[in-house]
Amino acid sequence: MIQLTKRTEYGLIALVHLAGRQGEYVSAREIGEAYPVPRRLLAQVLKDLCQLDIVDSQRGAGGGYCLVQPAKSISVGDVVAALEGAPSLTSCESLDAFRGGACGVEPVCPIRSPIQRLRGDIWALLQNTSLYDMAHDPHSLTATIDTKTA
Amino acid sequence: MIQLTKRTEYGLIALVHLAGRQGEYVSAREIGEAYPVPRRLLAQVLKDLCQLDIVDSQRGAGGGYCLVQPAKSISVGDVVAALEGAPSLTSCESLDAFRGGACGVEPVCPIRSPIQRLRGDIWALLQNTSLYDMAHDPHSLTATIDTKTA
DNA sequence: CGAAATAGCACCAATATGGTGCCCTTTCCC
DNA sequence: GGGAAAGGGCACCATATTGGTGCTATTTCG
Repeated sequence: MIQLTKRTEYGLIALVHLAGRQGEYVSAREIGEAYPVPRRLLAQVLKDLCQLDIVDSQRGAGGGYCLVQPAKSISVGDVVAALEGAPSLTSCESLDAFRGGACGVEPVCPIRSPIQRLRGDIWALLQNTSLYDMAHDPHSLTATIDTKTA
Repeated sequence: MIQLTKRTEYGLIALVHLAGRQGEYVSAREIGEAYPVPRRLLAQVLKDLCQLDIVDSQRGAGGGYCLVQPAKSISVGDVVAALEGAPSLTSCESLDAFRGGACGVEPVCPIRSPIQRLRGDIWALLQNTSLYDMAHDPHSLTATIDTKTA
């Protein structure tokens, strides 16, 4: 299924929020209050993003999370990779059954190569969109209109 | 998760197989024997693709499935849409909770618009790859080498 | 008639996902 | 020092999706 998980969704929302306050430490609480997102999950996601060096955390009162790099150097792809693992369109691309070219289908799987190209292209798209881009999307405020035709 | 389901995977394999024998009716049995794919599932997928007018079916002995359109006019996107439903990167794009712009997050969801752009771009990629392209991918036979660096 | 083949339906098992509970540790500030 | 604020860690549960199977009916060819 071509769909981001809620975790990734929440992560992106949080990161875009952080992007708007670069340099400050923002608590998960604040983010959770800004959007109707389960705080608990949000905290987990933020914690994961911290372990993966996308954000830094500060414990204790007045603490929170903070982007490690400028918003322009963090891509959606980075976030997806961090929260959902390495990308793979088909199972044979990720399963360990895939060794030396035999994904279990046959010596020559008829769709592997083109699927890999697609995966790469999709990945490139995600890599080319930064948090900065998301935060400054020109249509953010008029999205409501756009979606009616989407 | 950015990954095709097995059903879609099997569907694509089957369709590429059919693309190589355009005009003939090929049984699910034959396809199932050509690749280590559960025949039962394969048959279900083919049946679905038939109901969605991507293939035609012929019952009885000597029957099977057959592409309705030339391989060049069937895109991966068509197949994915048929087997996985309409595309949506985030849940708010597909849920019925999404009405009039309120996806439940807030009046202004910070990531909706850019996510929609991404979804559109990804979709375009899938639409621009046809079964013919997959069947004639120049690297199909050397994919083994490519994947080691992927 | 009988074999081959699709159609349809119901069902199950495994996995992923979303979400919550509980408690610990760190830090600030009074 | 103590309490509140905040992150860290773990285990757990409920649900949905997914992958897969069984069985039977129907169609068609020979």
